[in-house]
Amino acid sequence: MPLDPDFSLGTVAVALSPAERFAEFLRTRGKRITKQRRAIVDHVAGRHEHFDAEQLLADLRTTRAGAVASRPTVYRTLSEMVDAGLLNKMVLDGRAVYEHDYGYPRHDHLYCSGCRRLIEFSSAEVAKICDAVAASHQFRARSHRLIVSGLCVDCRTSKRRTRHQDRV
Amino acid sequence: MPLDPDFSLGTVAVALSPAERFAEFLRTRGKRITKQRRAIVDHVAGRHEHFDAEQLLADLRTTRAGAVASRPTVYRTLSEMVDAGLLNKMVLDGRAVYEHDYGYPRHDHLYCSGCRRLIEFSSAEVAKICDAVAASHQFRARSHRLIVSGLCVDCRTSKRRTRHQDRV
DNA sequence: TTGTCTGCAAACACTTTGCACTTTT
DNA sequence: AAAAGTGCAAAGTGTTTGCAGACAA
Repeated sequence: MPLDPDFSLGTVAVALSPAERFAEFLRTRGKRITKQRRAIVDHVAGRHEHFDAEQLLADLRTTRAGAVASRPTVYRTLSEMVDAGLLNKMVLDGRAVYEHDYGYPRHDHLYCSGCRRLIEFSSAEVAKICDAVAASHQFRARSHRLIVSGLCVDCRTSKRRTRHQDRV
Repeated sequence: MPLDPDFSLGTVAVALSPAERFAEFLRTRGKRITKQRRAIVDHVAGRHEHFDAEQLLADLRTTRAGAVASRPTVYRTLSEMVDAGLLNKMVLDGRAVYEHDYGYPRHDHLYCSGCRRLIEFSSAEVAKICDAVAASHQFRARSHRLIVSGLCVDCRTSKRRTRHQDRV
């Protein structure tokens, strides 16, 4: 879910819908708009939770009847969407997890090692610290990733704490 | 290399050498001190850079003549060392990278996507922010990981910037 | 038509595991 | 002697790739 409750398509921040922006991206690269790519962007744009390739593949198979796209196509399209700036990719517990990037405010995450859920939070200070540190090391920072891992309220109260392998 | 220049074995902070601590850990778990485990801890304790399983395996084969330990044993021992609190594990570009944990101050990293080197830095503020955020979400923070990726001085000046796949 | 895309199966990198044999305790 | 550890080969994961046929432009 967007962090900014006022977020909506068509605002100044987001001139194009994700699908439009992806189409634009493909066009400028001489790539084609296929029914698979269209189905994938549309599906992803409609949901706002974090997901991984396998989940997406399964979702496509159930919500849209029949085989919408094969596994390789899903992987290929996901990385195109990352290149297009629509999605953000991060690696948790050995698999890639994606979240919306386009039109969404920058944020970091709390990661529950019990239920493996990601909780978003924003902190302007984090960015400041990163900039300061980078500067003091003559390092050109391009991005940062901050993940605080631990247990969320639910997993703390209920006892169903799965074992927590920190692969973060 | 340790962040604290005054670090040395035998101080209050570090009562046991890594090898001793590992032996202690094994003993209390009914595990055995084999020549493979001894060779691995000794080797790791002697070097202070970040490394991955494959590098360690190769190092063991070259520096100590002959096959000191097989791949499975290296992997098994590394995860025991993590459990023992001697090593810290993080995943970068799809493979696990280890660094010393025992007796070392907490720190975060700058990650150069050019040469894939990790540069350490400490910031008390980061920990504060994590605590504050966790508290405001009723989340029990156990650890955090902050990685600032970008290009280090060397990779910025020399043009040999390898392509930077952000798998962080 | 032309060149890109797809899906399949196979290959991948990294890591883990089953099992017979060896070693520590 | 008993229990745990080792190495080998094989199996796993999640992801990528070569290629022939399918399809968008």
